[in-house]
Amino acid sequence: MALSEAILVCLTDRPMSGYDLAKTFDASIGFFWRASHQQIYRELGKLREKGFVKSQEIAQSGKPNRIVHTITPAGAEAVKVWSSKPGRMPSVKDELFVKFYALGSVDMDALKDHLTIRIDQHQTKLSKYRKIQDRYYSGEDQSLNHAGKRIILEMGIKEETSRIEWLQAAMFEITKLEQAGN
Amino acid sequence: MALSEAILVCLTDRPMSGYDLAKTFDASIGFFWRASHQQIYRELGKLREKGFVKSQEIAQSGKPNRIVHTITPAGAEAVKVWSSKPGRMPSVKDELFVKFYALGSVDMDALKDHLTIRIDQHQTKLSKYRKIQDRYYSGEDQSLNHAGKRIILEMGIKEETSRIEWLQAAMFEITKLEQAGN
DNA sequence: ATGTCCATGTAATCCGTTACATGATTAT
DNA sequence: ATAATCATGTAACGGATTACATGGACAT
Repeated sequence: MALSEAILVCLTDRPMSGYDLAKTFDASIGFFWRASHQQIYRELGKLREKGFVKSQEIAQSGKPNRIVHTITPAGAEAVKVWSSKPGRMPSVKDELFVKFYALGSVDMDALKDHLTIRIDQHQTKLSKYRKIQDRYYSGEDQSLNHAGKRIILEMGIKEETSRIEWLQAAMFEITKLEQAGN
Repeated sequence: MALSEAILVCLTDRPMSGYDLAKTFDASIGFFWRASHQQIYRELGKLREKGFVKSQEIAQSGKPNRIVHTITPAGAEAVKVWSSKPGRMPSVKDELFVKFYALGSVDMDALKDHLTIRIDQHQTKLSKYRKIQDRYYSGEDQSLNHAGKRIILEMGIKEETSRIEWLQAAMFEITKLEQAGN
């Protein structure tokens, strides 16, 4: 499990509330490890029990109070231990492939629509990545943390670019099949 | 949820036992939708309750009896309904990215080892795909089901090829970072 | 002797999703 | 007025993983 580690890794950058973490998972680290705010709050409870974070309520006026979580030395140690062990292969789960597997039992027009939607979604992701790259990762910051984030953005951009290409190739192929079937 | 549909899709090709399905998920459709035998047996129970499959025990001597599951017309209908609805984006979950996100708190040598392992794993997958392609998908079968499987193999090959490329690029970049840090 | 293949499943735990719940502030 | 943002969580359910369990056949 790496949700707890993903949270600890975020807290290494700076102390954050559950709400901050949820936004971070929505905007940056979540591009590579998705999690909802419910998961995050539950996991924060576990991390507190294990002593990997300590939590402090900060009074605010006009807004609900924030509970800010800080990583402890034990938490930092847990990150080190986790990071030295090889992870598992990402688990594959893509309905589109399953639909292609069943091409004979599927409505072709619907499948083409779904392909178009998917291509769009990947293009949206890609342009988000590119915007972030231009804004934050084209400068001269040389810290390791900055470099790591720059590298995953580059990986993400390559991944999405390649996906768009092969999804378009698949679209071309089923269009060809349809014409041959007439 | 598409595990139930992935199973129904397999049973569209031919009736199978839970064991056969588990092997199929280990070898072909499972490249694109992973599932363990425990999940499959549980799901078969649900599918039987819903009337989407009917199950028949076949006596064998010397081996445990097989329970062979056949898709029903209601099951085929369920596949059609599912296939006409757009699926959701595949959920992203890759520990390697998380480790890069935390590049400053991670042991570099371990990370390089993990990268090497991952590159190996993707190369193994890729050569599996290529072997299957040569053996079964280089001929002249023109049926839709065959074409669908040929297309997902092509997509899988492109996906794995691109992954290997960007993982190697990432390896190159962290090696460069290390040298700059000396 | 040891291990792998065939073939079925149960039990416990953990992870992920959906829905529910509250309530003030600020922007349109 | 209406909606979005800030900020926290609980509850219920369903999916995924890991471990446990059985037992004969056959190969090394």
